[in-house]
Amino acid sequence: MTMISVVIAEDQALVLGALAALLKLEGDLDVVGRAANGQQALALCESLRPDILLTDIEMPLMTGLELAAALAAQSLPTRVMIVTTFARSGYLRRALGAGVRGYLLKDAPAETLAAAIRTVHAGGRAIAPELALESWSGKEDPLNERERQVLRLAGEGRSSADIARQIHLSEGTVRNYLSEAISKLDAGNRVEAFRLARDAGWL
Amino acid sequence: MTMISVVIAEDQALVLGALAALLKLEGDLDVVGRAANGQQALALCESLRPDILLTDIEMPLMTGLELAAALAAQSLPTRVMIVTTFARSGYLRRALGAGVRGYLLKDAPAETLAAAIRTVHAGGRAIAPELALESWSGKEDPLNERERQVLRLAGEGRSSADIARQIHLSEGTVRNYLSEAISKLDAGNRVEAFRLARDAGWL
DNA sequence: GGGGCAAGCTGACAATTGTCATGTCAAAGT
DNA sequence: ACTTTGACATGACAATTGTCAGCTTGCCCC
Repeated sequence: MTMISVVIAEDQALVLGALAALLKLEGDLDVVGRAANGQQALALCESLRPDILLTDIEMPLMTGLELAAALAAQSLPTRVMIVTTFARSGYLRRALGAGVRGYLLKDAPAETLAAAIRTVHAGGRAIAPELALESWSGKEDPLNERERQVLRLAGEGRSSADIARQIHLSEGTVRNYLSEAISKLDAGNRVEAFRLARDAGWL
Repeated sequence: MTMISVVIAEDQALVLGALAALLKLEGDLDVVGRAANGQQALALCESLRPDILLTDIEMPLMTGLELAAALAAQSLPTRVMIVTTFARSGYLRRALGAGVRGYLLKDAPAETLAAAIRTVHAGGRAIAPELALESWSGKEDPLNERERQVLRLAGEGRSSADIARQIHLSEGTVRNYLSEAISKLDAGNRVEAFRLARDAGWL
């Protein structure tokens, strides 16, 4: 019996440990490494060459999506699976774009995890069913980089003047971008626009 | 050797399963029940009378804090421990007020969990060290109920007029509450005020 | 060289937001 | 009875925000 080697990346240590314990119950899975952030995970994958990388998205230093892209760029043999809280179609889209093989939600039943790992190891894909459909129906990200940037800052409570200073644009321009974003997202103000964009996974 | 019986409440099924697996590795812990929300957890504690309830805070139907209060109100023998992502001093304060015996963060190392459970079972307390100090130094919630309510809605992107309609106040009054909240929290605008309040655990 | 085009800026205007001072009213203290 | 207090309201004002049209610049492409 060949073991499937797995590296797990997850910034919440308790969850990381718990996931490892969960996988250890399976006879055919071997947790060979653990990382608390994206950079560690990248290093581990480069040195250990595991069959599977199981990674969260929102982590310090490097997100799971950036990590997936980095691994794809150097064509490592490791297959990447995302395990996240967020059912944001923008995340899934980006993940698929980065060649990810699995995208599971943390509120899937625990048994599905091992099954999904085996599926992916065997060459298949494992996408959370509630997202699989929505994925292509969901809209494309309409924001450009400036709009995204400005919206992120606005969402943190910074004023237009503040934002302008911080990214070296005039205040009017900042207001223009914000206005554009608001209208593209069909929102009523910056706060709503921010929430819509964030919840869609576009930030 | 007496087993310590534990019920776990956590809305993310995968994490729930993983935590159960983690505890199963410990010889002296017995996971006798699992709940996906606060109400289920309450029912389980009433029927199973476990030694320990391990619960998340943010869950559907009933939060972990409400759950703790409900258990305290009927003086069940079960000792409650919170395990959460959020290092919000307001949460900890409320938890302690509800007689909770443990408050751990999900980014604590996995080994601490079992140790903390034993400590609590033996009659002690287990508070995440990064919070233990801050707990009393942290400020008291300065907001009154109206301010909280208005701030929550503002944080969702609703306009003052919108909020006024929704809670049947005049727009001026809404602005007044918002203004009060902003100044109490020493923020520059509603968005910042919202974030500060939320991050302190006051919403 | 000229046309199209995207990134930025500006100025003007209306709407919304934040601040204040002041007023009413009912409940709670004294 | 007489404050005090808290909840809610008003109106006025300044600052910020959202919308729009038009201007400049540099870049690419033919």
